Amino acid sequence: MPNSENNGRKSPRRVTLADVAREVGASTITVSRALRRPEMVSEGLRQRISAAVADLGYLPDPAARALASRRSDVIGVIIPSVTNSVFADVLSGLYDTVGGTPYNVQLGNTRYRPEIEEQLIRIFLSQRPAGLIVAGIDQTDSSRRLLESADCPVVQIMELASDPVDMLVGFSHRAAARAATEHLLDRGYTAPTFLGARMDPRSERRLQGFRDALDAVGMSTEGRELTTTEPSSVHLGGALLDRHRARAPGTDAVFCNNDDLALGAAFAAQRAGLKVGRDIGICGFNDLEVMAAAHPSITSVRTFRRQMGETAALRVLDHLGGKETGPRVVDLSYKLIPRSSTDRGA
Amino acid sequence: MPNSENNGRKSPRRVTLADVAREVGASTITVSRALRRPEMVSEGLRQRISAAVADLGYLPDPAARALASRRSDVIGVIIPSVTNSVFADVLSGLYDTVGGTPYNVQLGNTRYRPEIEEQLIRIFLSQRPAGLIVAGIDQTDSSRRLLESADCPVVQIMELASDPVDMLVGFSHRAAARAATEHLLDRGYTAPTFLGARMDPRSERRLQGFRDALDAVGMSTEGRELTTTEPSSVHLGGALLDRHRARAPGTDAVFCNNDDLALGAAFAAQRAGLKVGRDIGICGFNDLEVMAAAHPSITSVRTFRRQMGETAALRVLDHLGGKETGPRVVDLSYKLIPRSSTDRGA
DNA sequence: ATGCATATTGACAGCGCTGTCATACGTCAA
DNA sequence: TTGACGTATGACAGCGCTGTCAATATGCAT
Repeated sequence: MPNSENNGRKSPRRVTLADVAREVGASTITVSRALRRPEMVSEGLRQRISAAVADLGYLPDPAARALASRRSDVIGVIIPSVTNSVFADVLSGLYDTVGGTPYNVQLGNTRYRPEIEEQLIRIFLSQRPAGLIVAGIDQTDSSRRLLESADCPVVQIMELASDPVDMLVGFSHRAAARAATEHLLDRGYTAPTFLGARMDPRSERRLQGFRDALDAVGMSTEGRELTTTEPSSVHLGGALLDRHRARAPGTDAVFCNNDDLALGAAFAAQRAGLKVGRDIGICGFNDLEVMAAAHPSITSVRTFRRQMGETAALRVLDHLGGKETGPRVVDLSYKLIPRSSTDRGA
Repeated sequence: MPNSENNGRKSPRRVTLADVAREVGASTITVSRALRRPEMVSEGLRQRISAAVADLGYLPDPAARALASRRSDVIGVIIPSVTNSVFADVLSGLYDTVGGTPYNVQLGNTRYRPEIEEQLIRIFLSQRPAGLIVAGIDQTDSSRRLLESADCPVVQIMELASDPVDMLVGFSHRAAARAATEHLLDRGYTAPTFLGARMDPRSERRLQGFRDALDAVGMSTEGRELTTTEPSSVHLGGALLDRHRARAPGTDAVFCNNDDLALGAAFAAQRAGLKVGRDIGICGFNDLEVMAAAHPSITSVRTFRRQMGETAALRVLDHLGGKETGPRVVDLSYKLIPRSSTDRGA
């Protein structure tokens, strides 16, 4: 550790509530109140306490606080991946909203494994969290029971459902995917295929939306789905497109599980000498920033990921603040953004 | 909260060490030891304790533990951005390495603001963290003093320096950028420009490396740098290239601050009818996955971000485990990956 | 048998804070 | 004047765990 050279010198004793209390000639409990419920302490005392706090550099010990109050300042967040930029955006919204409050975000990473999710829920609950935010609605039965018995606000995010554990902020992946597929059909593509990787529950619902759209026009989905459990990547998008075109040369459009795949498909199409848009329609999902900047620009379904994080955090904070106003379920919807990659005339 | 319907029923009392102790007929301290230092407890007792723990579903209370031991299980991580995929990769390595240990990662997001970084350091220190990992070496003076006085292992990451606070895991941005620029010159480009956005301290060092390379061959950097403080994006990469080409039509290569800019530059070049590689050389930085998959593929400098997170976490864990073996400074280096975007003959 | 090191267990206090209940002191209507 | 009431403050215990020191048992050389 940094100061291991001066081992003899012990680290300075921490400044406690008692020190502040002594400084202003009040009791510790009064100082504690001045910090947490200022309105309960008289004007003059409160000011002297603030001064002493600043002066001594007092910082509350979260562990002691948690132990005494049986409530920690931790808002636990459980997501399946830290690298996936979709979750990165959600996190960004979360951190921005929780930053500046007395609460702290603590992240749990399930790596798409339900048993790890369950373990993380247990661990978080053992910390008596202020709130819990979990991605998805496909928890195991016992995870769900744990969440239901939690005595803190719980927000599920990313998806829509009629039976949330507590609160829910998300959108319908199925409807979004259906809209994207209908867009391909509207634009005159006659043989669309679903390209998917990783295939978590959300991806499965998108696939379902794709099927919905084909069903609605009486089109068979036979041979129009190519999915893999491999993690998604740009490279994989290209590989899937190549593989599918080899088997089904008639394919004139692909709806991709996510934008990485779509981008990869676009590169692969260009590499194969196809003109994206005219020869093959490509639609992604999420509308990452790169989709608009790409050449040609790539159609995608915009999702409001950052706002999802913000809203989820706000729902928790509102609950903690006693304002239980908002709705239990928030549908953030989605928005199709048509671009050159699905423009046959382009 | 989930169970607010059954308000009358109080949440089940938590299982404590005392419960386990009672169950096996031992004292709490012995149970505590069986959990933390199993070798100090006799075989038989230890097994009965494990059984009781599993049976009762005992989980230690981290707050009580932290309060009593004056040491929390938190490894604090301070980074400037959650969305930047560079840090996402580092984080992924961190989480993977810390997951499975009794420690917890807690993330602080400075949003590139030194005063927030300082505040975060203070807050983390007030938690008596098990360890601290901070991005960069450009802390304010008082931040640095705080870190130096911390009585936990501290690892600075992302960069190299001769005077780390404690430990350091990173690589030389300057050397990496110089190598990239030299590659452009080697490949026969005669008028390279540095394109940069955000320009944090690391980017400044990359710019310095660019200058080093030009200096070494007696080339002026005059008019060969276009930077902005705007946050980086793919779109911005294209905009910067367009802007620069309008002013300096002779430019035949760009070294971009990061891969997003490089990708955007590539798109913009194609849009302008240039053949990437032949008409304009493009080199990025970090070697994100998309660079290899792009069409044409884009040259970049590979950095070992995930490994940086893993190594930093390992250094902290080793320290905590008492093994103070490894070196204080780890240079993960970098690797230039030449691709089509800097191939004039392609 | 004696003394001493080692292994195993426990008693006790206290980490720094907050929940709860008690106290002191006005204020004001009756 | 009295007492009910609201406001401001404090005393006290205890949250669930661990550091420290003490106690006891065991083994072994003397």
